[in-house]
Amino acid sequence: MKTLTSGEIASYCDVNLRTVIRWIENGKLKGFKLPGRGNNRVLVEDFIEFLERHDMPIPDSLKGDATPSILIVDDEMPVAKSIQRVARRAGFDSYIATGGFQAGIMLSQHEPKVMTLDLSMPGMDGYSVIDFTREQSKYKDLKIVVISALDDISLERALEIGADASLQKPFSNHDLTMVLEQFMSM
Amino acid sequence: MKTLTSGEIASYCDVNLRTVIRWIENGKLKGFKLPGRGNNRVLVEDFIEFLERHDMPIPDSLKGDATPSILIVDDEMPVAKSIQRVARRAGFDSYIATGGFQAGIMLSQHEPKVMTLDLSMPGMDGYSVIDFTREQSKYKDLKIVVISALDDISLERALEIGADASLQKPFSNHDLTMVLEQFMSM
DNA sequence: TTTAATTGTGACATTAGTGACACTTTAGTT
DNA sequence: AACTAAAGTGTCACTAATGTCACAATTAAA
Repeated sequence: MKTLTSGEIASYCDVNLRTVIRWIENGKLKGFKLPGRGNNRVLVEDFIEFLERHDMPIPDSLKGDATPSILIVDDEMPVAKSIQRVARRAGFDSYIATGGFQAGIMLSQHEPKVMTLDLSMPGMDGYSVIDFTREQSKYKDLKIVVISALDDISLERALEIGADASLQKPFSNHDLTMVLEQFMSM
Repeated sequence: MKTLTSGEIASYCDVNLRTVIRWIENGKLKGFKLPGRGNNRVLVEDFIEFLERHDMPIPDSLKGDATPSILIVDDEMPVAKSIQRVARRAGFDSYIATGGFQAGIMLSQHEPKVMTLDLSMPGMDGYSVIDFTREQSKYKDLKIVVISALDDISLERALEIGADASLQKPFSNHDLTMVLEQFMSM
């Protein structure tokens, strides 16, 4: 039940915030008010219905909500494939990146909901990946699942700097499934 | 998803607002209407397509939705900075990425016109970066300038798999300027 | 907590859509 | 050349939607 603020709708429609509020007041756009000062919220589905009703283009970022995906970052293809199998069995779409550069591009292009990250990829500092991602407000909702053969201390450090979960290699399919299902349903 | 009003298009085309509205009504120019009184909005991409279809000049302010930029990929910050200085002196905006992951994200986000790439970054295979980039039609116009301390053979191999130019470290500011100016003006 | 960013509001300034009509251009006809 | 018709475009006044601005209240972030 995701909602949008009046400001977000304003920027989606490339229209002034004032105008969005007037749309809602007129009943042209269905929404509701928060108890506080009456800030407006609109259900994504109502907004999409509104856009369709007026033949307005629907932003990709809203369409994408339909099929949230997982980005698997691991340089060892067999491992990546096995993660992908688990993901598929749980009903999720996924993409594999075997290098940092690919991972960056795919993250930006597919905007996945979850990224699994091998901390110990040769020549790539997993920590700095987490760091850099967390700095970007664009990816504040991205869930990062660290998967690594490193010790507990390393995994904990990853959690400290912004990872959302960690799994030690070798991981059980069950644990991975649990984590994925939890994050993908948020 | 930037849009234009009928008035903005009118002034771009140096035409009366009335006429723009008629274009939209006739279907000559694709657009949509706001819910209120039916004010017209046109996606920038649709407008550009319209201009091209009629061999009309495209205003600079619409071309790249920003000034074309350069992405500098180098793990050594001093080197990166010195490249950036050269770029700035030649009048170009630039961004620095010190890792593959950052490079991928920045490439995707900023869509630079030129990317300078250090081939010998630790733990990152420059060749696979070139390879992967060239596979994506999205970046077919991106110019890749390889900068490396490696030997001639390595540089030639980079050119073979898709780089557009190469410079051996240490490079002269003059040579770099020449290359950047050439590619940025294309 | 403190601080920064977002949001709602009212009054007012701008801009856009509409219809009717005049003007210009073009093409075809005599 | 001269005339005509048709199609496209510009003009004008009017109305309504949208944008702007400053300010206060709220919410989110640090």
